[in-house]
Amino acid sequence: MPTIKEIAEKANVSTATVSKVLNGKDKYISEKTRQRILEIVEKEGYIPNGIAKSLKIKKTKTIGLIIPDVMNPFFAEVARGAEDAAEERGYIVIICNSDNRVSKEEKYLNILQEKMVDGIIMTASESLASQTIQRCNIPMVLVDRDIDTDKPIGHITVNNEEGVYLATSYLIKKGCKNIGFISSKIVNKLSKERLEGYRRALKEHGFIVDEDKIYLESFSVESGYRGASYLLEKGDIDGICCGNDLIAIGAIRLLKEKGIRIPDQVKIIGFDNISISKYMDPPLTTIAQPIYEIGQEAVKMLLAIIEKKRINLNKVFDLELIERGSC
Amino acid sequence: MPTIKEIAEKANVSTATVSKVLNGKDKYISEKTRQRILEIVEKEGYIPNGIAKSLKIKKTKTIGLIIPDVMNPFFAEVARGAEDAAEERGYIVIICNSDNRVSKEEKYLNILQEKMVDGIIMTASESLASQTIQRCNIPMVLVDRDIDTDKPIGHITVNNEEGVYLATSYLIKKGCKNIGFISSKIVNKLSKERLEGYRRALKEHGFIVDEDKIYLESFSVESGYRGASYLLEKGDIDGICCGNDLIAIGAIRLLKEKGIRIPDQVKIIGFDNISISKYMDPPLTTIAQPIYEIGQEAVKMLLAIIEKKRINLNKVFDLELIERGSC
DNA sequence: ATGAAAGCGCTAACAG
DNA sequence: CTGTTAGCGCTTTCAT
Repeated sequence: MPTIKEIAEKANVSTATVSKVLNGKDKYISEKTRQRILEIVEKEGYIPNGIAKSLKIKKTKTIGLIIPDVMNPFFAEVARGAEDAAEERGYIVIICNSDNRVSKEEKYLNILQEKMVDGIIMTASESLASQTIQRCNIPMVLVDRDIDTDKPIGHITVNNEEGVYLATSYLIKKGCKNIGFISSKIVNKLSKERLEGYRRALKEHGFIVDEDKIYLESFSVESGYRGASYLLEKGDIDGICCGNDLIAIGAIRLLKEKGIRIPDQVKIIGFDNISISKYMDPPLTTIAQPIYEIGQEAVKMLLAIIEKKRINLNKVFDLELIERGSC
Repeated sequence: MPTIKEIAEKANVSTATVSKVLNGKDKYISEKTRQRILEIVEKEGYIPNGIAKSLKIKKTKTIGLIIPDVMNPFFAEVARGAEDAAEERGYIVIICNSDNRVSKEEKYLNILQEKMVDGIIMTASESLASQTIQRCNIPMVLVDRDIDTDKPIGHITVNNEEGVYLATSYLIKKGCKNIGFISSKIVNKLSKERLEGYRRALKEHGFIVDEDKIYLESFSVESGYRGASYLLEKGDIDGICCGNDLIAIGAIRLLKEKGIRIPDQVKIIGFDNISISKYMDPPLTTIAQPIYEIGQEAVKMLLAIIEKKRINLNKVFDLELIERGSC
């Protein structure tokens, strides 16, 4: 691997000159030497050492993305949106799967700081919040999480309470009288808000909230499956509001195994609108988040913070009810 | 951000000493100074500058992963397997989405070299092969692709021909007489082999291959949908062998929209066994690849190459027929 | 229009 | 047991 020094020698110029033409700061470089340098760079197959450059300029053009799991279609889409936006702007992204575990979040936060990433996008578990985020001096934006801090951290969210309120209300409008709720345990604002949306919808429409019709586990297909099974045992159910699409997929599976027709006997509604949802049978009615855009916006906001632009650090995306076949 | 120099000053030692205790090369350092240094490191919240370290030791503990698209469940799982294996070994991974486009593959290959990654894992489009890979001097392993080269590049594959042969034979065994095939255009060895498996199965079981029953587009849900529509127009069909699960999902959707019962009227089989497959209705019968393991093995093999261990550069994983409800 | 030289923060001989 | 020193490969200021 040739270095800038070798290129400089072969071109009979200084490394400074080579550096200048390589970085387009060549207004004062004669066209002749510019050409000569470029030729040699080409011939030698010279690739600049970005590590050395980063050390010097204190920028790595790299951002870290900490998410629970890329295999979760929601986060895969966030990741894709982020990566596309990053790529457009000359950044690359390091991906870290935390499994929602604080220990892994902290470990990665540390590694990313060592790697001198220019910024971090993360879906942080609430418990991490106050502790570690405080003493992390890298620009950061939180996706899908809302954490109070005095640091200038970006937040990208949706109105979860409103979304589930909408979902539950839709079920009611469709004639459901016994609506169950399957979601995650209350581990953060998001899960709390989604549950509250369900409660409020029921109350506002004159129903009483039956705690037995609430099953809280995690945002996974398996939880949806178990939750539906639980709800069926607890009594009559004609509608299930699911904390996310994965849960809805699991619930649909259980219902089908029990020979229950959807949406005739039980109506189902999800949340997120992950890309696979429309291919379910029946196609999943759901509250859509603009997932890909959220990923994009996360890097846009992050780069704005990095560039010290004065921007609004809170972006709340709109939700939209997508009517399909499951209710 | 304190540097090692500041830590050294506060501890009244040289940077060399600090470096040694920080890197565990402290057998000759007195316990007393070791403790003192550690205390100051802790108190100052010192985080080593990994970029400076990398520049010095010429290792970044970073690997690049170039895949077509993280939103594709297959590659999301490969990515997860790779990330987990990397994390275990102290490496982090940079993720790059190529959309199967040579221009993006080349761009990323270049960026990753500048970033001085220690190795690259990629699902390269065949056309990239000879050109760029040749002049890339970084250890590399190819996943899901098989490219001839004299470079010591790792290859991780499955027997695609055999897999589709198995799938098609299974359809025949289940009584299908008119089996269509939906897959990707022949852009690489993988797509060619999958088509050949279909052809061979038909021939060996005494059927003639009707070119009209072959629809080649891409490995996507949309292709599956269009392919099934095409096949239906072309005449009677009682079985469809799909080049991958995504295609199968699209085909199932079209069939259902047309009111065709699966597997009664048409049987469907996929390839890959992506995690969502078992939640389809009917659950998808498919040829399973050990996707997560493939991702893991990719980094294991890559690290072996990096460490110049003498290993077998070709790993072919076994396929397995998963019988579920779609045929 | 070009170059000399300092230095980014770290590691690793080598010396003592 | 600890320190000195010479870089790693690049950018950038200041001279010329």
